[in-house]
Amino acid sequence: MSKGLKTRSAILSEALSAASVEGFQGISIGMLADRLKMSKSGLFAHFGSKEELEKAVLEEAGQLFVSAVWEPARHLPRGRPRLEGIFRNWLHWSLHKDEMPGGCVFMKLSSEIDDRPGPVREKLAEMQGQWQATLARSVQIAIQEGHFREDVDPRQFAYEMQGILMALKYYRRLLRDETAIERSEQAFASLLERSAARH
Amino acid sequence: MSKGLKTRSAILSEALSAASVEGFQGISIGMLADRLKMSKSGLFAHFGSKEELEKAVLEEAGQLFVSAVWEPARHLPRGRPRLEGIFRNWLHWSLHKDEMPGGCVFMKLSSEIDDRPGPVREKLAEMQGQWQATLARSVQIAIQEGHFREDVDPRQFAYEMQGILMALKYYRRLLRDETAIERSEQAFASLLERSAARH
DNA sequence: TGACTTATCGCACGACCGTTCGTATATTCA
DNA sequence: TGAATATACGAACGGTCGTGCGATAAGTCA
Repeated sequence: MSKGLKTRSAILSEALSAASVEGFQGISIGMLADRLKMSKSGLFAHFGSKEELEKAVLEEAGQLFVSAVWEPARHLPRGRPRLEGIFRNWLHWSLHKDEMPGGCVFMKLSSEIDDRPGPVREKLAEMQGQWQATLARSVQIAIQEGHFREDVDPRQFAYEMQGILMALKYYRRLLRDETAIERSEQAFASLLERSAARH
Repeated sequence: MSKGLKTRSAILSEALSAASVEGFQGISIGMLADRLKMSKSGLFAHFGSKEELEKAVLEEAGQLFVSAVWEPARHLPRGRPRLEGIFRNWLHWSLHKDEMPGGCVFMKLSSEIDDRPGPVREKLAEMQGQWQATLARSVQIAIQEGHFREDVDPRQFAYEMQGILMALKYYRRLLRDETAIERSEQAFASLLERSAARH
């Protein structure tokens, strides 16, 4: 790995960490340069524009998310066990990532740039849309496997799952309510139960 | 109403509208002054600092929220009808407020400043905490009235309700998915149903 | 109307923003 | 090792930020 790539990677990691706390509006080239003890222009040269930096941060975060949440779950048994794994990993991702001291960076950014036109917004929207589709697909499989009832709506399931995780960030980060973790587990358990096939 | 108060009110209304789209980080004194065709310093004099402006915006938004969501519902029959009214009003607030073209300003700000220490954060957290408490109290009443089962957890209900509304903003604003409205109604209906007392 | 208060303005400050450019220093590879 | 390339730097640019201040205009009321 060349020197340039190593630096680039360090920048992205620092930027991701900062963005999870302050969002894209809250990070600046100068501040990142300070933290990494390098010059603004030196750092800037790696991306050519702040927008490109933001896109690179999204890419980085996406890879981390896939390898932390999706990859470990996709090899679990099809259907309900896999869905439970996804939830477990997603919860863990929201809580314990040292790379993101401010919590899930996607939730921060989703809210921040949902009304900011441009390629960064489009990229984020596409990534998030794909994740919702992935969730729905996993639910569909659970139906096929006979774990869930036939009349369960996979996209509705994904919608409610997203809501449970978003409320987690809201309760923990804003309200500083740590019982939110159990609440989210409780909510997901109830979502599973009411989707389950009757025996 | 004196001239000063009229101007102040116009500023707050413009600031609220802008904050719902761009957040507090995205609005500036200069930009507000431009939109209102007044000078930076003239506008600034009404608040003395940007932080005070932000607090005033929160206050303004809180009053709007109470009169649009809570007030019309508190006079409905106790229990389930009142809760349904709250949900309806809250949904309507999220969708149709001309004052907030970017959607619910509290959700924007909750995510933006949840990790930004200071009095603005504390004020928002307190307001939001009170709203969750109000929701839980309404659920408690529904239990007392015999509409909901005794073992329903009011705070858990409020948690899941918050998640449903947060997912609404995420689906509509970021993913541009208008079916989110029906999804949120469906999710709330399901929340009601599984809380309902059995006959 | 005139005196007084309130509201608004123009101008300036220092700090920081993203970005450009020419130069110097490291790294890489023949 | 030496030449070529990749990386990092310092200085500067035009802008915008929040904020302070003294002067001026508008509003209010005896």
